[in-house]
Amino acid sequence: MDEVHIRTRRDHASEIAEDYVEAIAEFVAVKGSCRSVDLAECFAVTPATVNNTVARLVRNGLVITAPYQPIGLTSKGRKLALKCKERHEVVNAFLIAIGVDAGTAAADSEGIEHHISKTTLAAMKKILADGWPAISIAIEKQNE
Amino acid sequence: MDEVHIRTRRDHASEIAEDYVEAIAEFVAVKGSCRSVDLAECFAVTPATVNNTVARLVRNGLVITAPYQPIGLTSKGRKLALKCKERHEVVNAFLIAIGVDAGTAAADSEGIEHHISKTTLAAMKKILADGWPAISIAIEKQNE
DNA sequence: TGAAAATTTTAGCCTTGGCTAATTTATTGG
DNA sequence: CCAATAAATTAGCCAAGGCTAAAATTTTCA
Ligand SMILES: [Mn+2]
Ligand SMILES: [Mn+2]
Ligand SMILES: [Mn+2]
Ligand SMILES: [Mn+2]
Repeated sequence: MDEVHIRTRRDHASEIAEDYVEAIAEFVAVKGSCRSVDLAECFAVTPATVNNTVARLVRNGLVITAPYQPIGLTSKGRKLALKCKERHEVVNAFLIAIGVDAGTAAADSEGIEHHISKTTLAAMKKILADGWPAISIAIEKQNE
Repeated sequence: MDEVHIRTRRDHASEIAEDYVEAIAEFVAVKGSCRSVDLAECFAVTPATVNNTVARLVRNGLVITAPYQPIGLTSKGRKLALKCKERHEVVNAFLIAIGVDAGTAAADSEGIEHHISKTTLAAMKKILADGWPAISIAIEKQNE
């Protein structure tokens, strides 16, 4: 039972990093660059908190900064951002597919995304693409 | 966009409390009482960490303790434990229903559970009971 | 251009949730 | 019954992730 909690703690440790690289990539994509204020507004934290966090991401090799300059991603950061964005979108779409309204799906998926294994992500993608498992079985039986 | 992250941070703040009350209720149910060692083993943390955390849960009115005595729940704690256990089980069952293996479902649900809103929980329960939304539509169409 | 506003950084504080090491208290077996 | 073992507590440490307040820098615009 305990490896389960170790997994969950590991997920949490990378959670903020994942949200930051995803947000930075998004700001760069839609408005050309990402500034501290953007992240502060986006996460509803103070600029001081952004500074602390960004410093840690730099230490971890995900982000590049220079004093008073925009915040950019390393190639490692971009790669992580891409993976997280895709996973986030799948989780969000899946929640909507099971009948959750868009606002709730957006809120829930923001937390859920970080705890989705490759296996569960694959299961969600499969259902989004092929429909519910039982349907396939039913169709197979029909085609017998 | 930022209320979403405020929600996620609030979920995290109560996450450990939720896991602890759930575990305490479980130990009481299956072996009559819950001791520090039980929780330390269960969460893969040191006894010192359990002590810290339990002290905070006492401050928050979820847990009762006396020195060198077993750990118990207040009625507030029991109520929370019940709610969390049910939610946890629904999430776990739902993951299995979408084709995830039991081991992965157990691991993923441990983190996911804390980020599931009432709305999403209801959607999962409905599907576990009634099947996938599209099926109902198909059946309705068949019955026309 | 130069003063005001916006942005970024720094310093210092807090809580949570981890840890180790040492001590204290309970439990158990010979 | 008491010594060894087990369990619980205490003390002191750390990093993450929040905050406020103040200082420094950059940008804007009258
Ligand atoms: Mn995300
Ligand atoms: Mn997120
Ligand atoms: Mn989480
Ligand atoms: Mn959990």
